[in-house]
Amino acid sequence: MQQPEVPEVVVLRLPLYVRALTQLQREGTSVVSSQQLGERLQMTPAQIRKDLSYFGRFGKQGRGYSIEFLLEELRDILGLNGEWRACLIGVGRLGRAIINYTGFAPEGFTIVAAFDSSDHQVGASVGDLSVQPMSDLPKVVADKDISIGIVAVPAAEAQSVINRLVEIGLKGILNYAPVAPYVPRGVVVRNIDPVLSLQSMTFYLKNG
Amino acid sequence: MQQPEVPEVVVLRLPLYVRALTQLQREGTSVVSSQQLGERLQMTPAQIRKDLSYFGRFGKQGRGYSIEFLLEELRDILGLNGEWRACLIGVGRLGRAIINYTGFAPEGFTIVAAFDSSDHQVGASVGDLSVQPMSDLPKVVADKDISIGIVAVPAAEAQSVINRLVEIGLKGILNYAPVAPYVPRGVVVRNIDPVLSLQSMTFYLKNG
DNA sequence: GGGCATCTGTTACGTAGTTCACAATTGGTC
DNA sequence: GACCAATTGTGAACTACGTAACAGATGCCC
Repeated sequence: MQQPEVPEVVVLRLPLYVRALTQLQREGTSVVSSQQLGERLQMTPAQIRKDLSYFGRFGKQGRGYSIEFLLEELRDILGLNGEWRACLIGVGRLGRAIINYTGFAPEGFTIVAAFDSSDHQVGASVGDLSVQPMSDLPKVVADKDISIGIVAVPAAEAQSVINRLVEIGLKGILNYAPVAPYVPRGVVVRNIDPVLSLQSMTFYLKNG
Repeated sequence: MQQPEVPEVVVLRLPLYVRALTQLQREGTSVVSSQQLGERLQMTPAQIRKDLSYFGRFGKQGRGYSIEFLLEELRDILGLNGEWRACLIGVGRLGRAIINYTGFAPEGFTIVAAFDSSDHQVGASVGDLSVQPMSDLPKVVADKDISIGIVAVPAAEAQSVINRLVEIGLKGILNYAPVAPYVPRGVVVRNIDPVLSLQSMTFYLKNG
């Protein structure tokens, strides 16, 4: 199901809708208008309707959106109904924190293997995983049906680790290293970089 | 020094320039063209020149940019030459990982206090900080000249903690909780939300 | 079951962001 | 010191994104 030309900004907003709708659902609401949803998310109703219209017609005029139905559709569009398996590279302090982070599993993202290039870490237990050597990567990725690589290595090693992941065929990379990695077309990278966030924040703290 | 109307996307890119330039400098380069910098960062030279032109004229025609000079200017524009002090709210697993994260200090961001609402955590040692009760927040923020609040509490508590931080006068918030918080105009929030990143990534993994 | 208030989906419009293209300037070369 | 290759800074052209506005549904009310 290939969507024609959905702007990336729109895709970035869909998970926000999923989250807001999930919360509304937990609050016991079953129908919501673009107006109401917009108030929650600090966006205009028009934007929400426009975003959704890239994917189909999910609402009822005069009523709004059935939360249950819209949620199901959005989760389907984003591919959130299955489980996504990821491997982690780098089990230093940051890597260990990522493995122990409890926010992934409830959303269907599971870290099923951990790797490190240092002999010194290989064999160690982190969470309920045993750290494996980088040489095992291709086999484990294939065997365990892993599709996402999570990178938590030092900046200096990040690009070469990412190259490795791409080579093996992973198409999704969540990068915690403070670098702007290069990847070929067709590979999706998301960078988690609190320092960059702070460095742009200070511009506004200093001025306005 | 109030800049007139710099688009936010431009401000978000400046730290990337700082980082790339710093790296070039460490590699021993002293002059760079927008072309070369663009290759590193996967952007067009025109965009880099345009971005910089919002703040002044930093290059020499026929030569390019002096890295040392441009870095100094950018760091000044972003306010990165001083030290920024932050407090952390929430010392669960995530909060502890943030305190122990070694990436902040070298960039001039220091966490100088940690708070938690649970009596059970107050008094505990985390890194070299002692966890304080929320009631101490106003006094500590004032005394220690804290200007950034880092939020690492559960989703359900995030908005009220953020309200509290705003009330006290903090103008910058780095939010790790999986919520889209509301803040009044004049307060800058940056959200760190790996789950959202993954949820938009899967759209592309699922489709083309 | 007709009238009304509501709210969607979409087209048309406006704004913001990006790229182009070129005049102006620099430093190197002979 | 005149010419040449390189590269900036910037207005103008283009593209992408966001907002407005409205026709067309929908369900409620009496």
